[in-house]
Amino acid sequence: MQICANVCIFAAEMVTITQIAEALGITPSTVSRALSGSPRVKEETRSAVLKKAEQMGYERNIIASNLRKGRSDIVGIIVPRIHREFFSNVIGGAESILNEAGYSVLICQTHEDFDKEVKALRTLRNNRVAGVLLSHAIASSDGTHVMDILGEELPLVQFDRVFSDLPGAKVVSNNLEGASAATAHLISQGYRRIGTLAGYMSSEAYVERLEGWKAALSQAGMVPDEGLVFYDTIVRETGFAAALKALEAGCDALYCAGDFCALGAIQALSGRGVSIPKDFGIVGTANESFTSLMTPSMSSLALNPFEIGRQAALAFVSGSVETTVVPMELKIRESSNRLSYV
Amino acid sequence: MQICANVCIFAAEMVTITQIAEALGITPSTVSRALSGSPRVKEETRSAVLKKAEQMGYERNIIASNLRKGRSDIVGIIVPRIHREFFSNVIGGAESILNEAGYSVLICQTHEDFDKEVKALRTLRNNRVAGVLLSHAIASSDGTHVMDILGEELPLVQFDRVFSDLPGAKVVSNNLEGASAATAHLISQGYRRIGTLAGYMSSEAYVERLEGWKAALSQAGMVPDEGLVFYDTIVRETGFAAALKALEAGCDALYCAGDFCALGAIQALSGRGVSIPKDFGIVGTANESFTSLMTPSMSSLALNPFEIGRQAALAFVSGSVETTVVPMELKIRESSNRLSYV
DNA sequence: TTGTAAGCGTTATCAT
DNA sequence: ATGATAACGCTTACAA
Repeated sequence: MQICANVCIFAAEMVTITQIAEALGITPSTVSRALSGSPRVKEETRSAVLKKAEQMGYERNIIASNLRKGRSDIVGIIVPRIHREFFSNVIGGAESILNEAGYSVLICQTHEDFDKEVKALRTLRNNRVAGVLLSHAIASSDGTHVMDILGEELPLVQFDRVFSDLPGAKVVSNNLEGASAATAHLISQGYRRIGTLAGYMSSEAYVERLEGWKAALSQAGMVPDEGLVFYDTIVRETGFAAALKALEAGCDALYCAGDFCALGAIQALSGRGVSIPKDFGIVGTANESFTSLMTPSMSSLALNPFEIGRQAALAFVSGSVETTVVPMELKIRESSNRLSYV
Repeated sequence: MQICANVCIFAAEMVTITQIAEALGITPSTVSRALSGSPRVKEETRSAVLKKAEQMGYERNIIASNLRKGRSDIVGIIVPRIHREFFSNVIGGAESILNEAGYSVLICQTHEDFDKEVKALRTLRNNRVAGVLLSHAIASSDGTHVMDILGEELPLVQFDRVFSDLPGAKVVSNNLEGASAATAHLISQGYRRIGTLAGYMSSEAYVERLEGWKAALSQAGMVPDEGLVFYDTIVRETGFAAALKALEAGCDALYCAGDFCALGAIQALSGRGVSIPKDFGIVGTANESFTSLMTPSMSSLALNPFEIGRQAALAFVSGSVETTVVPMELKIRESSNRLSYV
């Protein structure tokens, strides 16, 4: 009884522009124009409409508006996993721009799975989103499915993991320069046989990091040894295994394309009694927050996820189709800082 | 030229049920019924429609469907910050249920800000979402704004940080029992003056954790000393400062209502040369991933965010208005493990 | 079982 | 500057 009464009182049906029009003795079209800021409305009328709308608690029915306009004010973001710090920060950066610009954000996770990525793309297109920001799943090896589903008319911005043959804006990190700087740092610390945990070559970012490793070695007059390149997923377990192999191969340092595999490497080496950084240097990639909290603290090539997200959103909002490069920054900590080691 | 051609080929206008109807020489209503699984369609007709739809690449215009039905298939999730592991895992758990049930997920962050929470609620209501899963911002001290905006008709499920006076389903952790277990553990390790970094009392979860701390002490015949309760935000900096005060007050252990303030405490104490866990015990809350990676590794009262998300989504899907309690689990690591300390 | 027709709330295109 | 009207694509009484 009580509850029913409350429902009746509070569950007010949404106010429509037609109701406002009736209340004011004008037509819905004029109300619509007034509310959407059209210049073809008398200032007097506009203020009357705005006042009435406010008073009646009007709020635009976005669904109806979207149907009429053929698109929504929602931007879809597709990421492998939102609980990875990198991606949740990208999302935060994108949101900071998109919300400001009047868009809402629909987030889809692929869990690195190709089918889930396809499903996410479909969902977004079916929701007639205004645009899609995408960082593809590892399992996606090219972008044909993206084109097939989105077509050319739906704005696409790729970030971090991009397919360069897809049209549209891209936001990437300067992986080559970053990895090169990280490797050069290891060289400058006196390490002499520097390997790399390279990651999956299905993603251009990892290919570039490997290139950076090669470039730094070559520049220092060293010959990149293919036997010191460990291709594998970049999780803790594979890092652990690869580090032991690297040790046997005579490595005294590793540039790792991810932080978690670098963590595994440190754990494997410490377990073998190898002293870090005295006997072995490690640099990871991504600057996950644990890198500064562990012992020894881990040097890491930091990405700038918030900025990547911002740039991706800005590219969408501005309609740009350029490629933006966001710089990486090498954070030198204990795991590679041999010269300051006491 | 090439590009233009591609646009013309690929940017196919979306297929509508009307087009399918025309192609089949029947009416849109029949097509609609066939596609939505109505029993009032001849099996023969249905299969013809499905085949044609498939062949023409039809996909339902969700916006039009939603307008007609007065609601969308989107569920909104409002969290303080998605890059907190806890919340991103809650979202993951909720998504696992919601996607299965045919819903998409619209995520809003409040950044702990009241105005942003209000805005998020408005956005969701204006998008006519099917329901809202909410964990309120610290800055929200009661739920009146939630009721004002959502009304009674829009399903609301609260999780983690809940206002118990709001109607609808709630999913919470057993904070009292958990904090009590954590404190009892410290007692069992032989610590004798156990304080607490209690967090903000504007959130029921923190009030309950404080109650748990008190309960464990009382049960052990100790008198909870209000002077050993440190009320403050639960970030690293405040934990750092509070730990020093606790030390001066003669504490030899702290139960911390968050992991980051516990981290600050450990750093402050280590900096003062206090040995952990020999001279001082620390237990945090949330089991953030860094807790197991740092040195000393940190004991933490683990929440179960994925399960919390699942339960919240299940409550929405099933229309339940019950309160679900998800158990916490104490993870004992070095920072409080004095008896195994060598 | 299928067709007819109205309408969800908004916006765009006319005309006035 | 405003009004009339149609349309966006779908769903659903109601009619046949």
